[in-house]
Amino acid sequence: MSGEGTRNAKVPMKEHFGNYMLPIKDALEIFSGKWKIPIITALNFYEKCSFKELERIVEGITPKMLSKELKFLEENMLIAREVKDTRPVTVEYSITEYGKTCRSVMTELYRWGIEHRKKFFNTEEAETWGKGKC
Amino acid sequence: MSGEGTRNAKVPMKEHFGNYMLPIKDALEIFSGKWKIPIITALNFYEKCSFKELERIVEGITPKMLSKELKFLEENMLIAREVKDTRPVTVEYSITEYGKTCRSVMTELYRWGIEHRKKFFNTEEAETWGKGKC
DNA sequence: TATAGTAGTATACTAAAGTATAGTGATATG
DNA sequence: CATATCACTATACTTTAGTATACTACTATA
Repeated sequence: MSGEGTRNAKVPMKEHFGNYMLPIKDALEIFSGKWKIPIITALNFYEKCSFKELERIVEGITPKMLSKELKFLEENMLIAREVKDTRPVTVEYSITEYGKTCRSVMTELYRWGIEHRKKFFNTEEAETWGKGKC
Repeated sequence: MSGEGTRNAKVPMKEHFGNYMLPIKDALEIFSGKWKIPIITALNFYEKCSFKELERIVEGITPKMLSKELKFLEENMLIAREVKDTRPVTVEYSITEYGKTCRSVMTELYRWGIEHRKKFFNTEEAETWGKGKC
């Protein structure tokens, strides 16, 4: 990255930058919006959850949004949905192996968020949990 | 993370999860939307850019959105704005030291996006640039 | 029989995000 | 003098994201 950042380099930078942005844009499509990352994070944390549990864990989400985002995440193979033969019927949402690959992204966001919090709120409170491992 | 993911642990999980989500939500507030990450990535790549250059580099952005997002990023100290005494006047936007800390996040998104692309489009094309270093 | 819990869906709405298009005021260039 | 570049701003609009509220169908429990 550093040193390549001038516009007079031999190879057109725009091409390099485009190549770099392309997968980032792919990732953003998956993670965009208010709820996808919280849901993925929750399922990475708890491994398995029912619909109602997710409704409680992901604070503030409405059933409509939860339902919609779960469908999206299932289509993208990040989570799995299994209807359990219980009474009343429960549905188990679980993180897939593929979904677990998101952990590296969440961890980076977590680390960055910790530092941001230190910088802007001048507090280390948030550091009490996890220390960015996970 | 693994092994702690049961709801029967001694300490209420919700509290743990909340502590984990808090900085992630902080980070999401900064990175949310269609344009912030592309702009930050561009300035991390080129180090310095004028308004017009950014308009060209960040493909598809309108001057209104660019202006709005640049203001936001400046307020959050990720970028700096300097009016140059040239004719016509140019404005130099540059990444700050703090803005450079975002690179770890972008790099993770890049890596994840590469793998996602492999999985979903079955192509390794995107791997031609950078190999996730940067 | 009333109440509560399961997993959602339906409808209507608001608010935010983003787009499209044009224009400003300064200065320089042909 | 006409045109172009710079850094934006203004206005109006559309689209999407998200909210609020109510409801369905099923089963269990008091």
